[in-house]
Amino acid sequence: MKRDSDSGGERRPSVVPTISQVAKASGVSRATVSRAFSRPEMLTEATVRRVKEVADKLGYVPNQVARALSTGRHGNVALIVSDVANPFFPPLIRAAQLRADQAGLCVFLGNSDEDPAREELLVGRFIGQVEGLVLASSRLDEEHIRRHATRRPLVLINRDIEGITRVLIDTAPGVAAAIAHLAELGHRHIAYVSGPTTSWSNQQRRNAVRREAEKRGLKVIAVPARPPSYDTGRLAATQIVASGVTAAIAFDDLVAQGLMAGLAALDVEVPKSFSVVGCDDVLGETTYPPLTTVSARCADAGDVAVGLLLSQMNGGVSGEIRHKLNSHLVIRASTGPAPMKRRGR
Amino acid sequence: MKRDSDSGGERRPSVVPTISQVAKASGVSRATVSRAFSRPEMLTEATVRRVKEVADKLGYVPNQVARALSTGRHGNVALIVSDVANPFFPPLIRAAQLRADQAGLCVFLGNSDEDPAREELLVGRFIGQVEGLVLASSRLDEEHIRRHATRRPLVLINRDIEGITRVLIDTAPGVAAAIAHLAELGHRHIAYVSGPTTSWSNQQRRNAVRREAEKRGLKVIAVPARPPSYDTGRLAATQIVASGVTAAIAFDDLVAQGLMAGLAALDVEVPKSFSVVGCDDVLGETTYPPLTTVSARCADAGDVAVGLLLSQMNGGVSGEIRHKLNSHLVIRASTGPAPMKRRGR
DNA sequence: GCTTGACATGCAACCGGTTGCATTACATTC
DNA sequence: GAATGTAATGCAACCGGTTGCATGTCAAGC
Repeated sequence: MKRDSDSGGERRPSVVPTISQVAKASGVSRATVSRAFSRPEMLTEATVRRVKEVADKLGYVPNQVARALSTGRHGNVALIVSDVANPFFPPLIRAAQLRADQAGLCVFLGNSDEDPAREELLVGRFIGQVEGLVLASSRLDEEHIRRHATRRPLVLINRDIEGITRVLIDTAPGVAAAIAHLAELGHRHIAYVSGPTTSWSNQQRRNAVRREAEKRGLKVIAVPARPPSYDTGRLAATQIVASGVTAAIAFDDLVAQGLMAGLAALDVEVPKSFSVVGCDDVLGETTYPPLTTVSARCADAGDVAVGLLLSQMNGGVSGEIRHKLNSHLVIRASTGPAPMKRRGR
Repeated sequence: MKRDSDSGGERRPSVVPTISQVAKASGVSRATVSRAFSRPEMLTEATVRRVKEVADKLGYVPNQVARALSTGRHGNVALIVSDVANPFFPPLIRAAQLRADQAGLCVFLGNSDEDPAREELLVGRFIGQVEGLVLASSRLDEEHIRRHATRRPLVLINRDIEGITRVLIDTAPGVAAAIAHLAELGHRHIAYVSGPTTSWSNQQRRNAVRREAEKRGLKVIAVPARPPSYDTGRLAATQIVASGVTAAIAFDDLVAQGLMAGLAALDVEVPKSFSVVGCDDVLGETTYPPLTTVSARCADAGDVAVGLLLSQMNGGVSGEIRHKLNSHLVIRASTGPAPMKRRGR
């Protein structure tokens, strides 16, 4: 093998210097150069200074890959999400990155597209070169996840598997508040616009809706919006209006926004003749009308997940961790009193 | 060094098998195992089958890091963006990923937060373990970018540096159409709500606005929204209304959306008494009123950039590449005739 | 039946670092 | 001044693959 002797023939010193070259140039052994970078406290100050000077002049930077091979520490983590383009994820990704960054780690990002096979493929590609992984809204089955967890530290977001560290955005309290809010406004018949069946969040929200509605004597129907998106939310509008309900709670904000667009197209006014509640609070006040939604600080989930991963990587695994993040209802302008004409069927 | 002898003490064969173990178990040399995976055509079909069977049983997967060390091919690329949470980027990231995925590459994602120093740090961390990088909306100065480009194949998005492969979303035609559109509607005095000064896109848009406005005899003022976001857009509303203009073109959709919110708060109706045009078309029809905007298929930029990177990595560098992506105006409902009372000052 | 060549496989060096252990140099103590 | 201890550095093996070259095998060709 012969590498970049001069790939193109224009760059002169384009060859990246190695530890041996620095060693020769500064008259010490390779071990000393290595130590000058990774454990300087073992060396004389003078030696460290001298080596680093030479290294600087040569433009030497320790090769991460070589280092990873011999130490087993790669300095990388992987984050896999189900859909980068869903507004729920960007803030989460950003927060996760920030946290990883502070720890000097690089992050691989994977996009599973809601497809378990694709997710499995990504894990396979990442796992050999990372020290840990975060799976957000994983669509993998439990067995696979458990297997990966034996190979590397692994943290789940919004997936509840016993024995595996996980951070869960607990939207139940927010959803309960939403139901209470709607009940107070006089709604007696509502719809839950549901997301992916394999989604833990969806199951959790759907159950919370059922439970709270029952407690208050409301009737609930479920209408699917799959995969969850603006478009599927919009398309669900017809069915929802036809069902005679006066309010809907959507799986997430995107679906809620789509639903509002669909309602507008059917000349149903929000909140005058229909109320809509979202979930996640990632669209803030940017919808029209501003969306009443269950707020769950999703950025925190990314931050916490990486934090837990770090502590797990550093061996500080103190038993099972199931970190819950709270939620609450934010009332804006997409909910209002139930329309009279519809009341009582 | 002694690794994962049994981290936890529950999993038995949790040690990841190496090429040597597979070699021993299947009675061939390490070289043969290596070839069974990387160059099977050199071996007998029977040998390949046998080796792979054993490997499967043992759960062997070639170690990417070790492979990278000896071949120099890492199978990774890096994508650095200025702000993951800006809706312009997620579709771009998604498309870039998809393309990289098809080529079997893993992608590192970096978030520079609009900060050159941070961006430089990220490049430094990535460059040793990737075969190429894509810098989207880079805030690095030209010198740094050139230096990195000598070390690795590098593709820029929305940054125009001679001699470096770049893909540019050319919003000038769309902006020109927007100005024409506004002029036809009777607007004579408009504002450009500008983004980051170091942004190539911003310079390009600002210039296009100036040029076209001049051509049609419109007056233009510039109002900053920095960094570009919903909030800075909203805050710019007051100043814009006070200036007496009847329409505004915003640096991007997010700023436009914020501006509309700010106008609503001031009881200025869009489009009745004020017209707003966005840029990027990443919010689609999800704003209220649906936003008239300069559409630029930003996802394509990600796809094309990775495509160019791939061909550059494979040595097919055929001179300088400056790939332009077109744009056009999408007229929705945030623009309308100039209000009478304001006409002529 | 021996030469020739093609093909399959093995040997061993190498990629660029890290690290346990040995060695050396130097200061301290008696 | 020799013995002892300690701190700084070097030696060489190792991480887990890849690959140029040598070797071995077998069939075709003369």
